[in-house]
Amino acid sequence: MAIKILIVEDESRLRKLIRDYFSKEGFDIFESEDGKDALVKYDTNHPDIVILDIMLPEIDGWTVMKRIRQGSNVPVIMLTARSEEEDKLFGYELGADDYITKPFSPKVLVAKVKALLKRSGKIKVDENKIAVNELVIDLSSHKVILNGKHLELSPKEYDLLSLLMQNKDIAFSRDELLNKVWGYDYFGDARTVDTTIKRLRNKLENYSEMIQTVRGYGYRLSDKK
Amino acid sequence: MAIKILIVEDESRLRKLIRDYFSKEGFDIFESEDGKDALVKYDTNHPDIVILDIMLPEIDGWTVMKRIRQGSNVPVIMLTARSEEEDKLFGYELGADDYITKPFSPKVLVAKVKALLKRSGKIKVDENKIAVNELVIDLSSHKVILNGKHLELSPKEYDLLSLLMQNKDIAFSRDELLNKVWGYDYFGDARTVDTTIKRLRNKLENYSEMIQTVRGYGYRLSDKK
DNA sequence: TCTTTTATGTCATTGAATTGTCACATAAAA
DNA sequence: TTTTATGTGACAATTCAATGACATAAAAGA
Repeated sequence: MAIKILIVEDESRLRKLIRDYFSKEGFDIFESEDGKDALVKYDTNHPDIVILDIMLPEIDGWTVMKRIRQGSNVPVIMLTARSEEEDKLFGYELGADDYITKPFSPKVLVAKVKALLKRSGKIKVDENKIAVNELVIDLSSHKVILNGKHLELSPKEYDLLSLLMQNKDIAFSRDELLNKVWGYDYFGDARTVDTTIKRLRNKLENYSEMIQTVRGYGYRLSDKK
Repeated sequence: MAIKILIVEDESRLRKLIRDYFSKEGFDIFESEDGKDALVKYDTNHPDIVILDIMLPEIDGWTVMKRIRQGSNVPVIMLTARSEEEDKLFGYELGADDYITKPFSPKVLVAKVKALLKRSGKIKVDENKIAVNELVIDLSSHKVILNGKHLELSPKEYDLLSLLMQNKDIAFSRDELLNKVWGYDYFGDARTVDTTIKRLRNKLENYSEMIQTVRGYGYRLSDKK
């Protein structure tokens, strides 16, 4: 049950920073760099929470806010460069749930988002997540998120990745993997592991190097360098 | 599993000293001698902890600290020549996690680093590492680190080095090595050992003397003198 | 049920890394 | 100086992992 977050921010560096933080928390991320696109993404993806910059090209944050509020009560956090009180008041009137003034600490932003989600009952307590770099596995929901995007894994791929992530930096021999993933009574080619690793790496795209080959032995998952 | 540490210090003697101490602890080490390079190294390598001198060429430690803090909460320990209280206060405001005043004992620095890492949950307790000088082998991840840098070993090289490191200062005859590394049923030239030793020594570069020849017998791994 | 899609295992091929052997150089011991 | 042991470079044989193709099995859908 990955939580969907829409990040609306035109400055790409900042957007990327925010994305990185939330991707590590296992959020499913959607991004827009202008207000028009934001509304489209909002309508199509129904995020659980929106982070919205005020200064935007095309349509400004206020207008986006108003439009969103016409049909929904989704929590919205506004980003503003100015810290003037009047802005805040105006925003709250329009229905913003919280505020953060640039420059801000990404940790504070994450905390605010979590607080809002808790208030709206979206966050479950029993989540069981493991993150390695931008790769997050949620053991309770069996979901894997890479860089804010949901990864579609087959059962074997999931089991294998799950084992490796739960044992980051531990090298497993092919036989160990066969035992732990395929089952102790599996009798088959150890090369089967290779094939599943190959398919996993394909899905990990440019994070594929996280699964490292230990020649003459097996595989290991480690941080991307 | 190897913890990444970024050491930012312009005085090369001191940097080397720090490096040696942390390499013995099995850290993965990155070094910078000025603030500009430090920021680049920080962004590319995502260290788990940063040791940061205040007086630096190009960009000073304060500025580096501020930049780092814009996007991350990584633990930072600052090195300062002066011990004035105001410096410390200023540093803490910027988000430094700890302080150490020159001249300092490297042991104290290592202790502080470990404490911070424990606090941030980076250190695991049951790591399976053996260190001899600046050479560290991590048996669970099958990684070998020399002087903070990852060593790329072939399977035979790894097995051989692993045996020698687990039995530091014990001399093995060629036949024993053949048995223990190549397998009890291996029948081949005992000189094969020599070749693998040669390849290992090459990779150990100026630490090659750690593998000592026991004339008329075999080999032994000991401290570099 | 039958069909279609997806997941999985096997296998052959390819290219690269590893390894063992040998010949010769060098060093140590006799 | 001779003998013996070890270091080293080159080469060929071997092993190994990656990959693509295919066949079968399982699941989903009609």
